[in-house]
Amino acid sequence: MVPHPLPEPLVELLAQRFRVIGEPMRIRIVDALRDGPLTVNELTVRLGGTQQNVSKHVGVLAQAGVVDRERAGNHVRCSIADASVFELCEIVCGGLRRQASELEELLA
Amino acid sequence: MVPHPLPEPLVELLAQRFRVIGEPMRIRIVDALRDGPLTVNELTVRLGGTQQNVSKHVGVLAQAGVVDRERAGNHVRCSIADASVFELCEIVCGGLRRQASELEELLA
DNA sequence: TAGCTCTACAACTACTCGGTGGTACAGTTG
DNA sequence: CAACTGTACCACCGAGTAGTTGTAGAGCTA
Repeated sequence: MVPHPLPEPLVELLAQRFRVIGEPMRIRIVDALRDGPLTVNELTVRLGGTQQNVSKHVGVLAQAGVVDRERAGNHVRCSIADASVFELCEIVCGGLRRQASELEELLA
Repeated sequence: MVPHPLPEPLVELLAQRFRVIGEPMRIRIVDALRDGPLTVNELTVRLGGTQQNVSKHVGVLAQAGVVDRERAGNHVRCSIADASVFELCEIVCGGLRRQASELEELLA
């Protein structure tokens, strides 16, 4: 599927993408949008933190194509644009589970 | 599979994991190890850069459980410990492809 | 033993980036 | 029109970290 060895520009793109979802606040935003669109204000209230900070992170996620921003009157509705983020989290969690069980087995 | 909403500690773990593979040099290391173990020196020659820097990044990857380090005489053999990294790259590349095709369609 | 190679650690510099405060702009309400 | 709300942009500060230099230690070889 993916070329090997990876060409340098693709390496940069991959790294950038992983960096985007490598921030706790952004993971929380994506997780909050999992069961439906929310406005920036609703995200701010739900996740805590300042409106500026939430808006900034939503901007980063939008530029990366992870979320979608759409003006609705005075609000901005944020929604998931690329649901593969959840797959990524699933896979990483799987790896974490494997490590945990290996550690547990080692201590048994 | 994954709890929702994500508990805060898990969010931190996920973010940390994504950060680890969010560096171009570390992606190159993992990619180089794709078709077999290599020593730190071989990685240094193949990827360019200083031995110290490669060793440092290998250390980060090893601590995260992504690669394995094993002394073999005077060398250290590095190998992939968690092959799910490649899955992650595949998924991200899939997302990139989708975006590219959408952009192409938009311009058609 | 002496000398060489391979690896890892520590300290330093420079850069990136998350969080905050201030503010501008658009839309709504009175 | 004026006042308020929701959002985004800008500048700044501080923390984290990538890359470099220097060096120590371990293993091989003569």
